[in-house]
Amino acid sequence: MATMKDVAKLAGVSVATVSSTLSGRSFVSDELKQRVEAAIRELGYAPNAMASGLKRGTSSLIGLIVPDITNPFFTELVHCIQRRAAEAGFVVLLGVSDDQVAREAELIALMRSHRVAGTIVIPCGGEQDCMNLSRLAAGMPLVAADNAPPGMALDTIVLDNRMAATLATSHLLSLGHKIIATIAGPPHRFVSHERFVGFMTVLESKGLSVGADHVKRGDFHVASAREAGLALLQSAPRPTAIFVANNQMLIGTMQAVAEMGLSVPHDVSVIAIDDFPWAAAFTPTLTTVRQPIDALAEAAIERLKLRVGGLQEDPCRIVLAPELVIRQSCRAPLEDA
Amino acid sequence: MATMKDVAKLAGVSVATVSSTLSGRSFVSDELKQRVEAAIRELGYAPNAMASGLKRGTSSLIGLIVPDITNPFFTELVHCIQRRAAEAGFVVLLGVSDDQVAREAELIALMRSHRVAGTIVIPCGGEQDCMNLSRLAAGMPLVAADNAPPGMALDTIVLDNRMAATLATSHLLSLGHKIIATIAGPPHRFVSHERFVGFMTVLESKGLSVGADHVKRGDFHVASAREAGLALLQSAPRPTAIFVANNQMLIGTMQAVAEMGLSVPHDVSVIAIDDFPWAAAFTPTLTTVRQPIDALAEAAIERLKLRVGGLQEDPCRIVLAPELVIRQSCRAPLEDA
DNA sequence: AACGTTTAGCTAAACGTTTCGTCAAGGGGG
DNA sequence: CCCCCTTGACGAAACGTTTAGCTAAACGTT
Repeated sequence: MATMKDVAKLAGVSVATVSSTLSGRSFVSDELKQRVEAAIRELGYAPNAMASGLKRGTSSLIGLIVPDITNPFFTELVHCIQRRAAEAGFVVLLGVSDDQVAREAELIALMRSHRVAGTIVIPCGGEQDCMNLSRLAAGMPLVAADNAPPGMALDTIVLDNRMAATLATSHLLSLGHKIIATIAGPPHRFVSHERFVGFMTVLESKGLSVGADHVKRGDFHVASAREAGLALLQSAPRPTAIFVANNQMLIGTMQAVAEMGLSVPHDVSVIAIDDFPWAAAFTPTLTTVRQPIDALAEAAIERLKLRVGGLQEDPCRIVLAPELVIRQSCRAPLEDA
Repeated sequence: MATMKDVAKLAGVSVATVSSTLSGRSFVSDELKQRVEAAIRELGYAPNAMASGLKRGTSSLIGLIVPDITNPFFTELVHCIQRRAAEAGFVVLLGVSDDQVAREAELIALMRSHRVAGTIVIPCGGEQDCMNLSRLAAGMPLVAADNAPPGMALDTIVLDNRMAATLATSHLLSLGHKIIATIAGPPHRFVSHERFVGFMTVLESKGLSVGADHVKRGDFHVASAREAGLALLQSAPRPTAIFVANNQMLIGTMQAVAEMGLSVPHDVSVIAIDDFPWAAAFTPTLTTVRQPIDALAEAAIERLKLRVGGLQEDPCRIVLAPELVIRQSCRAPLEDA
């Protein structure tokens, strides 16, 4: 593959002149500029980003580490981050941690090795694991989004998970539900915990209690929620509404309802956190709490750019407000059958 | 950030020894090996992939260019490719062409600049655009998957689109449908064309014809299919079945059916190419033709590895067989109402 | 004892850029 | 007319690795 030296030789100039022509950092006469450009075209020259990065000590790469790209929430987040990164002139180096803390740590080391300008991570671990992240970053600008507990020595950008749970739960209460169950996420994760606490707090404030039978844990994936849903629907008294901690588990819950020969919202109302593109295409359309994903992406890239620029101030925490999207999957409970 | 030189100094050895220790390419005594490892830990040293890539003339990066990551077919493909790339020791540099040929070309140049070992592209353009790709790659190993017409000077891996359309159409015919409409994809794209031809061929072979009113074009996105679906359902005679060219447009079609106050499969049967994770969660569950996405990913990575390894033989074309997944969205048509 | 061989480690020259300092030529002010 | 400043171009030294080639010590053979 052609190098700058080849271009220089063909154009009859020095490599310094070629470099100046490309970077525009110093003045080159039109005459030479044209000769250089012609040579570049003729040779099909593309500058070597590794050499340039090595010399300049930076790269135009940013790392992006997500637990699982097939979860539509993450898909959308990757989409938004990649778009905004591209607008800012960065290319995204994609890492998938597959929900494994050890893999996440490896990926951070990998990003460091590639001397990315900075990295955005959606942590997959519990609080302790998250607290480790800043140490692993070891100087690389690192911004944590979504599952990031407070107190990390990093810029963090999160949803107001308690408010999201509060919106969902209050909606169910306002429809008249009294027997409400939940399918929560993995207990050690920050987002699960917050959503669960939000849920319980609202109920307690209304003097309602939740039976142990009516609290199930899933792992944020479909299958676990199907099982949890089946168990909930067979418990007595059967809940009239289920608050589900994320979108994937909402699908599992819907499957469970169908398998039991019941229907939403006739027999049971269902609501979840995290909207997704097809929530409006289901029958019934699904009521959810939407996270402002693009705002999350924007804030993450913005903070990262500041840190890449050398900003040294204390870690900041940005908390974004969720929004209730009312569709058809929740309605008033039937009178006691 | 610490360099090899720092490590060498701290360990009291030369940089060559550090390099040997890390790469294992030549013998280092246990004594020194341990001193080096201790120094690495103490300094939090991570090798500079840019420097190493520059010197060795290769990188462990591969480029991946997709039209749109939010389409679940591409999401799954990115997922599988990234997993297999990681297994092979590569990191994925993600580019999104956003269905724009010009952007796709830019991204190929970008990948080239970063001296990726090779690139996998899902072309977003028509036949002419695709034919250009090998020229743009200019020596960089490039493998095209999915929307890749024959005749490209590249390894290509595609679904047997005609067979997919044939499976779907034959299924509708076998259920007794006579008035079948289609929502096809953008005409210039290879996959659209093949799917449309497959559809028409089957019908013609059975002596059936399709009215002009019953052929609509979408752009592979939801909204276009909703409109197309509304138009189809208002045409006379109303089709008893609709063959939809991809999964996103299936969603749009379902919306159209719902808006018309009709129901699937009672009033109209619906089938599409491209399965997706939630096809089984819809009511009714959706009948689709599944592409073997992971096999596509595997073959793409495999070919890419061969080319990266320097394989010079003629371009090869791998065609994968689709599979009909029968669920609930298709059934026999009602007797004439 | 002299000689090759092996071995463990080192020196130094690349890789393809960027950029600092230099230089020659030209122009303007005194 | 001389000097200095500006301008456009260049030479060369980095950046952090890898690796070919070297050195010196240790060893085994005659």
